[in-house]
Amino acid sequence: MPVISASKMQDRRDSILAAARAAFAQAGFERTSIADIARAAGVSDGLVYRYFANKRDLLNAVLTEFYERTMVDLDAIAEREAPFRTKLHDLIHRHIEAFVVEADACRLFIAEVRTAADYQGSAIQQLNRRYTSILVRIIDAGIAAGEVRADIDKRLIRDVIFGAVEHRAWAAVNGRALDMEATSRGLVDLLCHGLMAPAAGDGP
Amino acid sequence: MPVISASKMQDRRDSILAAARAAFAQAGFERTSIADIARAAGVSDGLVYRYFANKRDLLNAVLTEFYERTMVDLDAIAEREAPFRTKLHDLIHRHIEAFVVEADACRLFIAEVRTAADYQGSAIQQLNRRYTSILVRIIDAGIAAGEVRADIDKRLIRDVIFGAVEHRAWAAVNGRALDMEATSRGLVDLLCHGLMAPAAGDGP
DNA sequence: AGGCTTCAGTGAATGATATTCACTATTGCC
DNA sequence: GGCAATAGTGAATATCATTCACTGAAGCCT
Repeated sequence: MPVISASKMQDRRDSILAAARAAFAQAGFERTSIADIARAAGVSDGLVYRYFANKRDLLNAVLTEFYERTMVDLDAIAEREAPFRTKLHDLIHRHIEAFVVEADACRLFIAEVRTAADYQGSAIQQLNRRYTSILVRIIDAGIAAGEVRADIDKRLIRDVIFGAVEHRAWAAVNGRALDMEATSRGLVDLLCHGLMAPAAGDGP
Repeated sequence: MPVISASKMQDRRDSILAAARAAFAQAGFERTSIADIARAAGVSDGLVYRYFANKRDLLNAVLTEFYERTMVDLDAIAEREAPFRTKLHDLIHRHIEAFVVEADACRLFIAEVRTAADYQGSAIQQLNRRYTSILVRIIDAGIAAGEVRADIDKRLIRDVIFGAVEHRAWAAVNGRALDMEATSRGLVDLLCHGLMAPAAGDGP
């Protein structure tokens, strides 16, 4: 026999979550206190703990929302019928876009969540796995179509792409400009053709 | 007129630093208290603040030591007379080795320092710049020798290599096995030749 | 209607712990 | 032997995350 309806409880949860998202984005995780979040949501400190296990769980909830939103787009890119190179480009481009458009969420994930002691095996790590596995699907399709060398290490490609974008996009997260199109094109070109000068006699 | 000699002060500083390094490595930054470090070094809490401005400054000092130690090797690799591909491989290999051998320092840098609000423009960032610029020297030499395409984006290469190794080596930092040689070879090969299947008619 | 049970909601108390600061001890110099 | 100067101390302070004993409103039963 709940004292208030399920939808009222959902509203409460949503308003606490929204307050947390705004506060974390504005001041970062460490420098946001539960008291700040509770005040912004118009509730008492204690109530936050009825809806979320602890401060970190609140952060996880903020990021879960972000992941699920972004993955919809990546899935659409992977499922489309298109050449490998196009799909690779579009996935990279959309991934970079996430860093630019949702810089706060990306910063929180990189700085606070991924390095946490309990990240390994967590629900957020599962989401991250699903996110990065979309790229592996694209590579598999490329190999199946004969566009991609069959002997490449798919996990290495994955680490190269996500690692490179993360390094490059950290500038954007910190407020500097980033040319999304130049970066995604450059990365696709480098990956596809490598950086060696053509030996004499190569090419048409 | 110092009360104790400069070398005694250096010893004090060293013993606090050593205690901090051990404690941070064992328990991480957050879960190490100044009281822990002071106890391990055999001094009072307050004395730590005479030698280091604050807890974060202590962490920076631990990592500065690490950087200066590791950069000696990378510099030696870059200065050697050798083909581009050899130098690239050796730099990557030594960089991965740092993640394996000094996993604690790498974890601290990635989790606590690089994402800190005051990292941009800090002395540690200067060190990181010097570290990554060693790779750029190698690329420049490769271009000068005609081994590397002159039209590549050097900063992109840098982000690809350090980003990829970081992603890949995070497993090692968290205690899982990592084949250093396979990883460095695989990355060099991918970078040099790309991942596209040779079109019909390519090759000898 | 009136009493009863169950939770949502509260906010003061608790426990850690970084940092400060008023004080003490020691050293080298005159 | 006395006196600067400063190394060294550790209790006090401030700031949170988290807990928990309590309050009050909503539905249920008689």
